[in-house]
Amino acid sequence: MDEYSSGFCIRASRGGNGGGTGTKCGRWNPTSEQVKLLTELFRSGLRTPSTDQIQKISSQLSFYGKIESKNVFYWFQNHKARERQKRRRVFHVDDEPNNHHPLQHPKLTPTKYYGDDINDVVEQERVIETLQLFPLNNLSEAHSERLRLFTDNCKENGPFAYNLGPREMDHPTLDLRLSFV
Amino acid sequence: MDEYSSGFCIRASRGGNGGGTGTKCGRWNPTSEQVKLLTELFRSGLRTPSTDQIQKISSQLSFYGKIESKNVFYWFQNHKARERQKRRRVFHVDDEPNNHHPLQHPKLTPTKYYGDDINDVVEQERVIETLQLFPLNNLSEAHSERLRLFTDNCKENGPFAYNLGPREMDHPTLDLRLSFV
DNA sequence: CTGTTATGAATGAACG
DNA sequence: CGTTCATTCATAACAG
Repeated sequence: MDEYSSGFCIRASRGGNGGGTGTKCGRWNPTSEQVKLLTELFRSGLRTPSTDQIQKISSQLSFYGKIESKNVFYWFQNHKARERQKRRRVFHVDDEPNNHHPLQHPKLTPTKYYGDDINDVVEQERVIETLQLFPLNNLSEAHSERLRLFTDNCKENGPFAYNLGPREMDHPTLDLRLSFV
Repeated sequence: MDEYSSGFCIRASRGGNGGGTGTKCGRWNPTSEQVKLLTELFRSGLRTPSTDQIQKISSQLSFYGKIESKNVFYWFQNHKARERQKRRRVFHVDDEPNNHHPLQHPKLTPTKYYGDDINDVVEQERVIETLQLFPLNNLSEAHSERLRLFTDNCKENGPFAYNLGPREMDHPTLDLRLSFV
C-alpha cells in the first residue's frame, strides 16, 4: 500500500541538540515522547509485542509523530537484543594477565558503563496488566479481564525449526598477542 | 599524536525529552599505540572480532590506556563501515539520481540488493604469526579449501547503547492506553 | 576563537 | 533471535 505517500521527514529533535542538522530523513526517527513511551513499555516488561499490540502501540504513538508498525516491531527487537548484548560484553574489563602497568593511571577503573540499568524484568509475563503504566485516572474502561493470555512469550512462532546451529567455535585458541609493536 | 588521558563523562544522551538537552560528553580517545594495534589487526584481516576477541584485544590495549570492550567493538564497526562507504563512493560516483525506491515494508523488502561482496580484504595474506586468532573450522571437507579465512565467520557481537531511562514523569496527555480489548 | 575534519557512539533496519 | 550493515549524531582534534 501507499500509506507512506509523503514519507516522513518530520524529524523531531530527539537528541536534543539543535536538531537542525537532521534535516534528512530516510528512516524513522522517533520523537522523544515516542522513545519514552516505548521505553516505558519495555520496562514494564513488554519484550515481544504481538501483532495486535504492535498495532495498538503504533497507533497511539502516531500521535506524537510519524510511525509505522514495523518501527515498533524493530524497536522492541533491537532494544531487547541490545540489552542482552550489552550485558554480555560487560563481563571482564580487568582481567589482564599482566598486572604490570608501567603506566601510571591516576584513575583507572572505568568500569562505568553508562549507567546501564539492566533491570531485567524476567518474571513479568503478565505484562498485559502492567501495560497500563500510564496512570490516566482510573479510566472508565477499567480493563478487560479477559484479555486472554498473551502467551506470546511462549508462542511457538516458529514455522521453521531452523537449527542452523551456530558452529560453536572451537575454543578459540586466541593468541592475540599484540606484540608486534 | 594524542596522548591524552581522556576523561570520561558518563552522561545520558538520549531520553532528553523536552527540556533536557542531550548533551553528550566524554568519549574514548585512543592512544597512538592503541590505534596502531587496532589497525594492525584490521589490516591482518580482522574485521568482525568475536566477543572473545574483543575482550582480549581490549584487555591488551588497556595496557596503553583506558579502553573498554565496546570501544574495540565500535572501532571495528566504524572502520569497516568506513572502508565500504568510501569504496562505494569511488565505485558509483554518481550514477543516476533515480532514487525511487519502493519504500520499505513492515516485513517485506524486495529491494534487497546489497549482497555485499565487496568488502573482502585483499591483503591479509601476511597475517602476522601472532595473529592467529582465527579458529578456522577444521571441518573443511574438500570443497572448503577456499574458506574465506575470516570473512564473516564470527558471531557474537553487539554494541551496547542507551542508558538509564530518565524518570521524567511529566507527560502531558498520555493516551497510550493499550487496552487490549 | 571559529569553522572543518576525523572518528567515536548510537540506533534503525535487515539478514541468516 | 542474535548478528551485521548503513546512516546519522556528537565531539575531540585540528587548521585557519
